[in-house]
Amino acid sequence: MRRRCGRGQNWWQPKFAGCGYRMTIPRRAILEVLSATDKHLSAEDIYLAVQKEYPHVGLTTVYRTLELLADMGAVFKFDFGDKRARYELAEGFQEKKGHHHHLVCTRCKRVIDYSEFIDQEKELLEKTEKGLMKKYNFSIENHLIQFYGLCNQCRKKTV
Amino acid sequence: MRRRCGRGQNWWQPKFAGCGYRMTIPRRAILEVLSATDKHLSAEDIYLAVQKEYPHVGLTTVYRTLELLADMGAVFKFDFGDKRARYELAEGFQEKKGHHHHLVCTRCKRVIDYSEFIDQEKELLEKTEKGLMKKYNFSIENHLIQFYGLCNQCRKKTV
DNA sequence: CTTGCTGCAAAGTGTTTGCATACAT
DNA sequence: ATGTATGCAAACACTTTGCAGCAAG
Repeated sequence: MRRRCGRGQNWWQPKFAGCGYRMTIPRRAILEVLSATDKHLSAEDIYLAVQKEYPHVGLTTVYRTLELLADMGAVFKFDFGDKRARYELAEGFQEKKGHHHHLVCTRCKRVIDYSEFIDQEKELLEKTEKGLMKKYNFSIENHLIQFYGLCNQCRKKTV
Repeated sequence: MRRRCGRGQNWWQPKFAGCGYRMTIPRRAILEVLSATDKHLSAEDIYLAVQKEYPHVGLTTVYRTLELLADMGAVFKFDFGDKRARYELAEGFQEKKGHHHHLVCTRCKRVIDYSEFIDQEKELLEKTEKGLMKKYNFSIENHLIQFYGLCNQCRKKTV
């Protein structure tokens, strides 16, 4: 018998089992935090959020779980230049956000998600990826696109 | 009288002076190392290279100089996922490499520079940047594009 | 001379690891 | 029952900071 998987509430139970991993309370809690937010949380952010419900869960576990999820391809890990990694659920593992890229303010480190212009980008990216894979025999699995500059607020302060 | 600036041997002397900074032996040494390589050096790589010529130069100075150069826009700082920042001279401050992006192997962390397909990318990027600046009132100064996957060697080992 | 720059040592900080215990399957 | 997952504390590794002396302009 096959269990429901993919979209819907809990893709994670079967996904974990399928990989030989166990579904535990800390892991479920971390996934719930990630699912509930539309922000780019750091490990500590997640730790603090989880603590509210499950005070016994340690920061170490958060790091280990995030690494696991990243390996599974369920979360993306980002570096926005504020010295701590930031995480978000991958598309397909959450409903909140679709495919998007980031606008990073180099001054205040604020991050804006945008998904405009993504369609044209997508087309070009696919072409580029195909070309690169062929030329370098590189199997491309993912890409990162970020723009850097000054956000609205920081621009005003500059004047 | 205006001094030569930009291309040529030493853009840095006048550039530094113009910013109120001083041109010192450690700084010159660091710039020479960066100019001479086509790799993505870490602070320690640079430190070790500088040490060969100037054994008294400290790692701290390397970090401070790199930060200064990054602020000036003369070097770019990258994160390829191996826990240390990597640096390269910006276009316009070196001749070796033109505009390029990176292919990052998620297993061995090898980085390939590519500059194919850049032209079409450029066109799209400009359009995107313009749109984003307008919509978010964000002044875009730079962008980062990286592809992630497995390099030639690591693919073979996977089999 | 003035003020920025440097080296050293020490501190800082996000992240990782060792190990005994707890728990999912 | 078996082997994975956890929490705590300690270790790590890269990077930053304090400070007294040095040197570029």
